[in-house]
Amino acid sequence: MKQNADTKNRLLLAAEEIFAREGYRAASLRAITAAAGVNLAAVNYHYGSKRELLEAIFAHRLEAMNLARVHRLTQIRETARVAGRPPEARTLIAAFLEAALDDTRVGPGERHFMALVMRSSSDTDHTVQLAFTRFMQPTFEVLRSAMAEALPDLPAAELWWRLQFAIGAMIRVRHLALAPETGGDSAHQPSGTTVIRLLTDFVEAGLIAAPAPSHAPSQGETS
Amino acid sequence: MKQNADTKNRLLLAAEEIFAREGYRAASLRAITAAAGVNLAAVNYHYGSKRELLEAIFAHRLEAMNLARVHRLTQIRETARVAGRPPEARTLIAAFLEAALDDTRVGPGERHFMALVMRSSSDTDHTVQLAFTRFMQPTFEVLRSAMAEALPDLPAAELWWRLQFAIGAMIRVRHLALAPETGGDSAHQPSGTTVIRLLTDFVEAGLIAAPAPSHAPSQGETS
DNA sequence: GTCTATAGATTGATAGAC
DNA sequence: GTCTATCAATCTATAGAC
Repeated sequence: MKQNADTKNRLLLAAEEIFAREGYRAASLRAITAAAGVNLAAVNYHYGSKRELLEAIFAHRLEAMNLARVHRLTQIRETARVAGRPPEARTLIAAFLEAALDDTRVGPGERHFMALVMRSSSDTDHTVQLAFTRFMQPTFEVLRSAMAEALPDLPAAELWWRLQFAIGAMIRVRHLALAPETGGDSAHQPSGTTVIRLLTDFVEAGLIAAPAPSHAPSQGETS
Repeated sequence: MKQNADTKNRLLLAAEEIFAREGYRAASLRAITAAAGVNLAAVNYHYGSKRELLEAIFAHRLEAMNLARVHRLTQIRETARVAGRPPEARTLIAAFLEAALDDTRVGPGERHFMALVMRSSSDTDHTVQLAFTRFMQPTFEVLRSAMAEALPDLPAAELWWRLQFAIGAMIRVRHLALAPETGGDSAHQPSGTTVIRLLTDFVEAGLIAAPAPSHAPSQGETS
């Protein structure tokens, strides 16, 4: 009975590491239970199935991390509101990117989870996509609405896409960190915080760029 | 000797569509052969293995598409060189993004292949990563060196990362197109060419942003 | 709660008839 | 070259002893 929590938790930690490294589909329950040092049958006993194990991982980390991120964004918003000015786009995007990419801010367990979140964001497996969307969407919505305050002149559809571009760039950073050989050249490895700064510069410039209408529109396909 | 080419080619076309949609690992040879309308054993007869089938797909499309992209980038470079000015960053990135995202520019067969390339770029399977890197790296290198001419003041490491950010944003567009439910909201679906324009605006702004070291004012690199 | 053993399904790959 | 039939490996999940 006491061993319950221990085994159940070791399983959770091992699973988020292996899911993150190999992907949901490629990760076998045998590899997970072996890494956790528990019996193969323990997964189904404690969680019911492989899918429910994945969902339990998301549910476990969701509250602490997501609420922290939302809290920080809300805080930035409030500070700006009492100062009578809109929040700054750079401050918002920096907070978001650091929360997602800066491993020094989170514990070692959460590090594996962040890698899992990034990997899941581009996973084509339906099970992963559903779990991920349920997890990420509320946070994205908070970022989107705060950024809409910071950039009031940007049309909503354009803001939505630019944030997706930013998320894509963020995911790419995680992907390169997990699979350096994909980048082709391993010479470009500055510290993590340096990359975050480079990414923040890049994304900020893209977000605050003048809305598209400035140059000749090819077609009137607007929304 | 006669049915050979037909079966072998139908297999190739069906495989790149299913690999693109379900991922290399999740795609079974049974699903591929069924879609191609050929026998299960045909894969191993014509290609030897599932891995070699994937590699054959890359090798098949590589030449035509990659050379076309390289040719276009080289053309832009040459035009700028004879005019005695550096190529424009926007022209280069627009050519690269359009070649990767504009389905109207390629045949229906190549459309599936482009989706496969995008999907493979973030696949964690080692087999996929190796095949993809071998395919993409030469093209990336041409883009990188051309962009280095367009942005001579940008440090090499910073340019490398900014191009990776751009590629991440590009991949995200493909991913959202393949799995709209991940975006959460399906209301943001302008035409493909409009998204390409939005992405080009975003990436251009990020690429030409002032280098990070100091919060330096604008750099006068164009014209 | 943890273990062994195995069911039941699916996979990539192959042998051999035609 | 194409087919049927099947092997051997792998997987998730479960039953039952302890």
